Amino acid sequence: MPGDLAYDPSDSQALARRLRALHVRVTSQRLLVLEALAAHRGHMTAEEVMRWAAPRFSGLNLATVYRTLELLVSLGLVAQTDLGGEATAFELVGGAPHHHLVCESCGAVIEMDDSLFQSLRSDVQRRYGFDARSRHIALFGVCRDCRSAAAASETDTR
Amino acid sequence: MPGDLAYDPSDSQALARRLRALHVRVTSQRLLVLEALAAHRGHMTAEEVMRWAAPRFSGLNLATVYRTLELLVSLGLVAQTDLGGEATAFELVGGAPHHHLVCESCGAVIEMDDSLFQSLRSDVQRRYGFDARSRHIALFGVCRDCRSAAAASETDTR
DNA sequence: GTGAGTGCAAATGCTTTGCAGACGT
DNA sequence: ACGTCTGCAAAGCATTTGCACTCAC
Repeated sequence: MPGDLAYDPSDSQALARRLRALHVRVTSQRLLVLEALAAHRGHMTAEEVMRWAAPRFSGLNLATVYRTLELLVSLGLVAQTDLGGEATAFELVGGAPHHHLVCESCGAVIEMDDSLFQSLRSDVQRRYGFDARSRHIALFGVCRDCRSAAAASETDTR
Repeated sequence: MPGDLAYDPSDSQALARRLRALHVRVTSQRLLVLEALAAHRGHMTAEEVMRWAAPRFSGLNLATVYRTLELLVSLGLVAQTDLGGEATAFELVGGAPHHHLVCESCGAVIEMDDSLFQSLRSDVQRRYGFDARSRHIALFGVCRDCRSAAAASETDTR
């Protein structure tokens, strides 16, 4: 229901098969990173993956997490996005393509359907001959909740 | 002709007046950073500002450049954008509002008119109640030149 | 004169890398 | 067995910060 991956991301058997199909070695560290991303559903920093995985595999190293994420990104299994925070965000590829709306006030991250982005993409193509890759994009601004909160407090203080 | 600032950015007298109007102290370091951005016309990293300014003011410090850029951003005189490189890009505010198309192949940065972005902005507003601020945005992809170059070489090698 | 601004150097936080040993194939 | 992957520790890089001194006001 939640996604429509070609494999079940919480099934390590399936993950292993998936990796093998891509001609890379299957290690417990790699499976663990994938499971972390699957469990957390949504974006995670390398540090967060580490915190989730470490209790399940003592000895796991942050450098390995970084190397693994880099590998998974190059394999196309994981998407990498800069959400404006200090650390880079990673998330499992699959489900509907989307981008991110980042609230500068509360930090919330809203998933924006990729369809909204299509017309800008074709405009940019037509006008500049520029082919915008569907790499995840982040727009910064203020979310609905923070806007109404701000409006309310403005009324109060006045 | 090139821009339509309310002041001439290459005239340090005007820059000084501008700063004073905003109630901040006028120092040669601040003027120099502004002049650097004005001279370079377009985006610069802190390091680039430093390289431009250092010969003109020995003793200038990179930390000061960072502090100054941060101040200018908070005053609204300078815009800050993450163009995907390692360092953050800064540019003088003024002229037509725009965003950036960054070619992942050759590194070129094309300025995209803000008008193209308006419909996405209103869609996002309508659909998610999210108010996308006009903070500069970067889209990543492949520029026209690199696309045709790629197409050409593909024909060659085949 | 006074507090904000600056230079200097050290610290920070994320990320990468060199190397020796461990492990998947 | 082979070559890749990992852990460890140290380095790298952009950016920030503490502190004493300086300068714009």
